[in-house]
Amino acid sequence: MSDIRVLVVEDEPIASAAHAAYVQRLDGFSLAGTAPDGQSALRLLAEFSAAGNPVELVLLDMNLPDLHGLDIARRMRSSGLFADIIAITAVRELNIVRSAVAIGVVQYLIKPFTYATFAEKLTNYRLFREQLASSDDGKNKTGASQSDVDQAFASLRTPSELQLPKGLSVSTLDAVKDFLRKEDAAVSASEVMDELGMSRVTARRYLEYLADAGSVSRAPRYGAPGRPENEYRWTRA
Amino acid sequence: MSDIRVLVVEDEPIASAAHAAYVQRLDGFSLAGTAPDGQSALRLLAEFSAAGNPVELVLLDMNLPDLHGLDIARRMRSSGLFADIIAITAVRELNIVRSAVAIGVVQYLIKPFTYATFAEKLTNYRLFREQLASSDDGKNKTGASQSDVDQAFASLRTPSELQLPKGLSVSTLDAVKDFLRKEDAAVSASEVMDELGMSRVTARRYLEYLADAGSVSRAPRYGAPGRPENEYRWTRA
DNA sequence: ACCGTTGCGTTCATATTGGTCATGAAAGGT
DNA sequence: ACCTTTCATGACCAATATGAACGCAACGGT
Repeated sequence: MSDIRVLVVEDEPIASAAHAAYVQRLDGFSLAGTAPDGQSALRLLAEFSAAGNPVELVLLDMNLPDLHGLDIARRMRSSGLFADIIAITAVRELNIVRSAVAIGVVQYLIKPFTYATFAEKLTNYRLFREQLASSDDGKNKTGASQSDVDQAFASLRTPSELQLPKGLSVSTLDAVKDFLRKEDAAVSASEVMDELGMSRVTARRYLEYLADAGSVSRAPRYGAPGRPENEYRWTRA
Repeated sequence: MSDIRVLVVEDEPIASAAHAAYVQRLDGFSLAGTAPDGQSALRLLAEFSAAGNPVELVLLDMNLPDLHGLDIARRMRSSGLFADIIAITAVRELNIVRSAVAIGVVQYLIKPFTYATFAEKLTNYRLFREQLASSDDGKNKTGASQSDVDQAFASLRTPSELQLPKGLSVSTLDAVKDFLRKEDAAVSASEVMDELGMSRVTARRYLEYLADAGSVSRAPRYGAPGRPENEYRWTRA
């Protein structure tokens, strides 16, 4: 799959350069350009679109000298530019989140943010696109089902793998992830317990977390007597 | 908090009435009206908006006689109508999901769906609104943080578990439902057993549940020796 | 018409696992 | 050194698919 073309819209030069660098540093994305204000952003978007090389994602700062981010989004939609938008905003103006969602903002970044947070949001977006593409173009001629769409939307949601929930540790999580990646087939909690020497409760907790985060898929294993055993399979590239 | 005003846009009278009934049955929502095509939908939205009583959520069918759902959404945005949209579509046109997201579709429902699915999506939307309102208006003068926004987005996009009778599991039910939707012809319990690898008893239990819930029809299949076999067919619109 | 045959519907006990709680050990801060 | 916080564990109860056993309804040959 080719890279997702990104336009960075940000008036402050230092922040703009930082965002641009972030994009180039991230796999699966390529920088289409940068714009310091709303007018030039709209012009650039229109030019790329006319050249048959449209921008697919806009990192849009809400505070710009000439236009507010919401206005830019509105004008984009009015003129038939349907690039997805990740909004970047300062802490105070949270009351515009709802309007932003209605215009098609897919993610929301609050300044100041770290590279890790940035990478998480963009990666979620990429996973969303990939899941949609695979359930659509794939061999599944019968069409995708509600659960497929739900799962795609779920990967757009943040699996805060940066900030682990209480009770989980990084090293244990890495061990479980490594084991899952190594195994091609689906594994059960008991198998993880045996292989890694941890308790079943612990193994299950980490597997469950990974399932919620979207990194692994979870399905019951039928055929044997007893309560069905969940089996987990690594899905994330 | 007052109810969320909903407009139902759907050309088929039976489906329209069903969706309207669903809305009225659901806590926290009230029906603002119904529209059978795109033109009247846009007119109604404009009228409500002018009367200072705007619609906040639109249940928008994608297949309408005059305009495609995406066009309606686009015109809404162009004319300054920023109601949120839950898209309703048939299985085939999944390729428009991405465009839909860009115009601000917050949820996606695939026909045919059950009331439970419908209620889940709308409830998620309501939770999203409430979380946003509480973290904004609340005492938290320092403003909301990234995690607040993340949490709100999460409740919009996380499939919430709906209540099932004891003895049934969500994933198994999903598997059976997906299989039934994929098969156009009526299927027997034995066929479900073979295809999904579960036992005959289990398959039958889930099929019976779906039949009781009204999602599938049940009829005996004659012609072969032995006790007649029930066959199940997906019917829910 | 009758009756054996056939295969599914139905019920129940059983086998395992999922989930939760409180406990214990280790790590980190004061 | 003491207290607080964090994470893994063991033991418990609840949940859920399975298999076997029995009953039932239509078919088909006599």
